[in-house]
Amino acid sequence: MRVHERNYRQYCGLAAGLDAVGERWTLLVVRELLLGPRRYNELLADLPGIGTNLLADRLKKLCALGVAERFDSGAGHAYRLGPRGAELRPTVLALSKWGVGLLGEPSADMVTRPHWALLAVQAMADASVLPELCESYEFQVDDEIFHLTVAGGTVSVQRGPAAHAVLRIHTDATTFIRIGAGALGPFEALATGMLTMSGERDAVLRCAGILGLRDRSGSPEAR
Amino acid sequence: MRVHERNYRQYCGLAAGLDAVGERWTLLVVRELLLGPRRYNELLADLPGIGTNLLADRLKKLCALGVAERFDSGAGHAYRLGPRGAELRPTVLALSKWGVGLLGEPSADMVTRPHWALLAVQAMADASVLPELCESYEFQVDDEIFHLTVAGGTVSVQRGPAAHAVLRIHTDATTFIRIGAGALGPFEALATGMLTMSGERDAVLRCAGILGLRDRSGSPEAR
DNA sequence: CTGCATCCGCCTCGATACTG
DNA sequence: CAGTATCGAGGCGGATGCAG
Repeated sequence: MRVHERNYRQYCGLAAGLDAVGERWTLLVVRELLLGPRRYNELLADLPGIGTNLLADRLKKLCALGVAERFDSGAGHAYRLGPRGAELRPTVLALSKWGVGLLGEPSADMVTRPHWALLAVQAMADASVLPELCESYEFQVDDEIFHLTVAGGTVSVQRGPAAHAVLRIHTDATTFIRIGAGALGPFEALATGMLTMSGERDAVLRCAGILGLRDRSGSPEAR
Repeated sequence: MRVHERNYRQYCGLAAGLDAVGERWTLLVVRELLLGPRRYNELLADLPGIGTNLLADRLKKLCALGVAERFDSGAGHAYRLGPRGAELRPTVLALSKWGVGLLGEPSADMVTRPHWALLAVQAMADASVLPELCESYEFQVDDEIFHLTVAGGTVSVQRGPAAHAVLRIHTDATTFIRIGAGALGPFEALATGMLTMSGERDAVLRCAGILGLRDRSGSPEAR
């Protein structure tokens, strides 16, 4: 393991935060754990290119910080978010929301995981635009099912199907992120069949409003 | 310059954000620019250890992304935040707020800058705890003067003196961050003279409330 | 078979020297 | 003042090996 850890030596919250989770891959590990417990090999599979020693080092440091913690899970053990890890959610969501604007069209060598859409929805959703609204939308992205509930100007996103969804949306992970990235308009995706839905017709407008989505009027901006 | 930029190759907002500003020193450069325009040598002075080539590389990349931009400033040129840079403020504040909890007592080899306190206040301030409040507080941290204005459940932090402050606070940068880090109670700092203030006596309680500060009742936790 | 540790080549980083 | 050039050290990425 490292003997002389590299740190900024600045008495500042941001520098301390970066010393803790600013190294390469670290926040991506946190992202995975934000979406539920994960085994070591599952993390390896969803973080292609990380290298086994790096993942072990990062997990060790995250556990030492209280961001993550190891626990027994039947066969072997797994990792889940620790107390300090949950408090990283606003940071991860803020950077996700900012970074999605930099995504153009996906290139062939990029990987996508359906559960990342769960994070994307949390980052995009803002219920304050429709404070009076109170309803649920269900998403199926590849084989991942989750739902978004709006109530009293706040949103919550959870895994699994919704009890009473006014709208059910079905698409694949790449299409989903493309819409979030603005590379594809939501109604264009609907028209071309890349996205299908069932439920109340009007609800799609409210759902798009909550997610801050608008169809692009001009030409698609590839990069 | 680098030829083969290292990136995560994930179609995900967080990964894209980290590809852009996740490298070492980058977010600290953004922090400096969030507090106003800076010259190259000023950045070097406030980021000890960065190395001249690294700073040049980071600035070049930030300019290419639209996070920063170069402009003429009388004598020579300087750097300021670009359009994409302002949108990074929530991310920087979120990580600052999280990271400040990891700061213990300052060690001898750590540097502190008074203008970092400006960021710390923005990260800590939450006016929703006192939605009816409408007043200003002025801070002088070393030679840096700024003020916090609360109105209608929102806060704004700006450089310079306040027009009508109900409270004026004077301290040094290290003490200020120690209080934010929880290593020193605000009223303890006041009692020991490390922090002085003038204005309405009651306002200090409201100000501490806005900043989420509470005196520690137990023993100081050094690390 | 999962969960790492070790080893090695390469690229980023950090420091210094140097130039417009 | 504002960077560029250079070079050693170390973090990173990939392959392999080994223990529970």
